[in-house]
Amino acid sequence: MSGRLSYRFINRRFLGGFVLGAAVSTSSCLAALYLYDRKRAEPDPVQKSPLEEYGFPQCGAEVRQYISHALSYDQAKKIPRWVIEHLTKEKIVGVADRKHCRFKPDPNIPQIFTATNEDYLRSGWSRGHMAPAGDSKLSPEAMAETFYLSNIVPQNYENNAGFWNRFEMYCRDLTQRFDDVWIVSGPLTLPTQDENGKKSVTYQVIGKDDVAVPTHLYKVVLARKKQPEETLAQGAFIVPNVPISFQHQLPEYQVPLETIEKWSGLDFFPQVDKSKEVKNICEVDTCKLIELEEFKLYIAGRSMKNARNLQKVEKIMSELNEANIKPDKYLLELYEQKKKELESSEVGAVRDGRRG
DNA sequence: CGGATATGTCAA
DNA sequence: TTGACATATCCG
Repeated sequence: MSGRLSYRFINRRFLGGFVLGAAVSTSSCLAALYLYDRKRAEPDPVQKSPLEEYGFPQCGAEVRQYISHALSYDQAKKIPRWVIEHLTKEKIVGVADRKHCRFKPDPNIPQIFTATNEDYLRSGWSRGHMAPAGDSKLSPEAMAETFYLSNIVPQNYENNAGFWNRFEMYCRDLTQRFDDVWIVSGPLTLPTQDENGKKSVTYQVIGKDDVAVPTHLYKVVLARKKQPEETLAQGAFIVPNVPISFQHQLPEYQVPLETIEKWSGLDFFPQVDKSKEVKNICEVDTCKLIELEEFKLYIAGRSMKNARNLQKVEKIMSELNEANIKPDKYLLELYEQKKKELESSEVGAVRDGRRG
């Protein structure tokens, strides 16, 4: 790469009016510079964003800049090649709500190359985020962008809501113990072996756009903390795109980073100083995913917050009881609070004749 | 948290 | 009449 170009310049002066995630290929950078009579690329006066501190995955393809994540898109497969995000504990709290978000084709990608919602409708596959919506609570705009289909792959329902969800929760939790966390996520289509020992790559495609269904998903995690001593830890994981029960834990899916580099053709975090020691994240940290009981308590808590009538509230509690799960203090507090809230509002509703 | 789906509203 | 968008309800 011959001198870094100013993303900020391009976004504001040339592509301004687009969402911040405007396509920034080398050629469009040069075109912009020409239009504004700047013959040479100037060194970027803006400090490197945390997102690119250790470099984007290198694959020679287009790089797109987002508010909170960047991605490379596989036009033939209609899914991302990789998505990179930078997390801190400040970024995962906020008011952005996925209830206000909708999946939609990425307006920055030409129509013939993009997937559509119809491709996924009744396909048997869910729309699985690579950069999770839950990682963008701070910015409603950023969260909305995670719902662009350029950030989505066809994913098994149970995998998405279960193991992958737990994996994402663990990644967010890493920000409690590390100052910075970088995560690259993406799909893989791996070969399988037939009875004669012959290997082939086959994968389903869905919808009129033939959106590729990955056989596996990967995450490469890089975490850094400064105290008590400067530590850089890394983990690479390949997860099959099938249901995975709560009995399974993250280390079962850990692989050498080279394995994902081989299958994906990518060089991850190219600017990490390899002369310094990079530790195995499962040795420095727990790599422990949430258990079934804790998970169900969490889900119950979310349902409790959204409950709209007393019947629903009681149903949540009785279902936990049937599952032999004892409500924790947090849920009990929510329960009492919600009951009071609903009782008063239902009394008010009857008084005002809003209910039968 | 992660999803799907059914139905209603409103404007072109 | 259709499509874009919001709301309500469901499940893991």
